[in-house]
Amino acid sequence: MYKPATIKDIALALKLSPSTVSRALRDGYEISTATKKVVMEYAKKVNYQSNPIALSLKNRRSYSIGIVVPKLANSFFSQAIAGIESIAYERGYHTIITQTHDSSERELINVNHLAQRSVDGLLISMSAGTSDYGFLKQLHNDGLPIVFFDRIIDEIETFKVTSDNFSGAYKATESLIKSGRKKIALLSNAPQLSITNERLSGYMKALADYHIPFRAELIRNCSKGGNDYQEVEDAVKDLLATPNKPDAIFISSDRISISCIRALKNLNFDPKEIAIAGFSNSDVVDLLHPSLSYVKQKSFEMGQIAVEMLLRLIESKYPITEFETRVLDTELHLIK
Amino acid sequence: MYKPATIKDIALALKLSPSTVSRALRDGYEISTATKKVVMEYAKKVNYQSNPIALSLKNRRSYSIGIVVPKLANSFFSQAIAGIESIAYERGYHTIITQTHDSSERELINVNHLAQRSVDGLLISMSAGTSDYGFLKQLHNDGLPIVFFDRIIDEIETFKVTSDNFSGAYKATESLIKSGRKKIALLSNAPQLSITNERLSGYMKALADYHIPFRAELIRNCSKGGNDYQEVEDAVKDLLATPNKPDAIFISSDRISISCIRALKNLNFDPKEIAIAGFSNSDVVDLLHPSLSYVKQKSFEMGQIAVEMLLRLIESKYPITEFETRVLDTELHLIK
DNA sequence: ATTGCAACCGGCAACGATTGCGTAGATTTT
DNA sequence: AAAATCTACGCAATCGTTGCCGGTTGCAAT
Repeated sequence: MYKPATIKDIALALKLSPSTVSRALRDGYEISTATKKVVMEYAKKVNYQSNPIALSLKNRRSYSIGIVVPKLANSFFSQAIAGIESIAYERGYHTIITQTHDSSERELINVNHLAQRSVDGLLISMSAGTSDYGFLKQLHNDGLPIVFFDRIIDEIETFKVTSDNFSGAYKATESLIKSGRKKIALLSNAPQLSITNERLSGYMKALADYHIPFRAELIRNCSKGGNDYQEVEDAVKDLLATPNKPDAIFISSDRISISCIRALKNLNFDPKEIAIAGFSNSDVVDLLHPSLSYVKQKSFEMGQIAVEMLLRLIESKYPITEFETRVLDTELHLIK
Repeated sequence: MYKPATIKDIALALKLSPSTVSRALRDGYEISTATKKVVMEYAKKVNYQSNPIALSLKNRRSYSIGIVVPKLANSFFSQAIAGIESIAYERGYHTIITQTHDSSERELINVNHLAQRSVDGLLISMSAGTSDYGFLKQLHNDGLPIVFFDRIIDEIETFKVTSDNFSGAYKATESLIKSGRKKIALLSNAPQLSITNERLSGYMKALADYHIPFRAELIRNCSKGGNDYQEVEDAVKDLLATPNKPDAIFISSDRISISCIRALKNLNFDPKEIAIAGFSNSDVVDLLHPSLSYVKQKSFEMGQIAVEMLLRLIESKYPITEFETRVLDTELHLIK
């Protein structure tokens, strides 16, 4: 059984009381230098480390923050996590990472687990399937600091950070138009998500600005968000079978972009016949074939900003009532 | 301040003692059904959930397991984690995921953090930079259950699971030979890693079996393991500038495979001139260009097996002294 | 009427660390 | 010499939960 040394062990060994040992280790003013020296040395000898569990129980602080994302395999999220960690470690916090696989049940379980493990705060990007935010509202009302990033929600008032999805979608759609395409389809993510609607708006605005009629039959929702390849392939096949079929597709999600490329390849479509542009933070997107222009989000920065907001909430002495929603711009990468 | 209901709160409200409430909630035999009912109902009303921190402190069990991997952005690891979670959740355990970015300092910090947060056990795939295993030996000797996966080490006796890297490398090299290549270079990972050497051996054996002379000047180590693109590009450039230059490259690591493809593209090499094959678990490897044949590891299964081994260690009543090292076979995917 | 025995519930201690308060003994002050 | 001050430490409570021991009923058997 794993059993590290405790303060009691030290106290017993040195014939002191636990209180004295504790104060000596924390360099308390009321302890003689002689005693301090003895305690410090013995502590180092037995490799004493304070038990964070006991401290959490007593102080209701754990110096750890919980991260909840839909999928680690999604580059955007693993990059954002790297950004979070870069700041968190610097400020003395640990991170506990969990993924939901876009399931709201798993999300509920993970969030509760983190809250009860007494993380000091929560960074969360919502799952596609979640429509009931009651559990989050509850925790937030009970005083748990929460910051939303990327997939944010309106229902809870707190700090949030996301991308300028509207302008990202606009730019991508515009690039397709400028390359001479006029029949531009939209392959979209789960409609519950904030980002889905913002990207849809950007797409529609671009069409409108360039006087291209909006055609509802060129819109396809992949409610499983690219986690299910078949759903995407069916959508693509379906799109390309419509009368007056599209000559371009704008894809409003990372995973769906990849699946769409695979579908076009599997269906043996000529890359020249159909142009594609989509959101993606994959680090190999420039090596994919067929290639696509892509909108890249500032994932790392978003993670950094999110955790800074969270630490502001956590470390604030007085309740914060003024919140901010940061919106980061996106980068369009044109291929060809 | 976030403050959920406790047993004491319930006891106070119902004018019972904490012990009674505790037993009622756990359906103890010595509590009347009437009391149980009252307690259960009130508990549900105030949304009581037992405090895992307090339980961890008391029971020295947390029903959570720590995961330490080099990089979440590496598909192999995110897949393995998915495998781990699939079993862990089923068995009532939570997972705490941390990444080291192949830094041994971060590894040390993360492992200690997990050990002290009293995880019940540890699943670890070693960082490229680590050569001193003292901290792990210490924890292992103190009784912390540890299982190694993928990047295993010899220095600690416990359960381990890894891939048949020798045969994977053999098959990949053989495929290059069979496609007519004779001057096959090797782009290799950090030499401290177990998998690096096994893959090197497989490569050499294939050369020997097909009577192709081994040429030391065709071997390049990327000790930063593909985390540094420039290192890989330099190695590739260097390889292709050697006299009697290679007509194929076998790449013995996931991230380096990607970087190598990018390097070949950036250096404008004709894909027909130089064939490549490498280890990769990327889910988009079939869409990459230039394309490569790839060896895929059973990452998900490896995660599942690792966590099953760990749970065996954790839940065993008596110390286990007979250990096993599972070796999973690999799949070769040929691209033409 | 006394004993036995369930059934039912409460008090205390402990897990590890911290902290307000108390105090013994030494030193200084008046 | 008596009182005040200071130094250096111990005691006990706390965080939430549970194991162990004890105690109080009510009821049946003797």
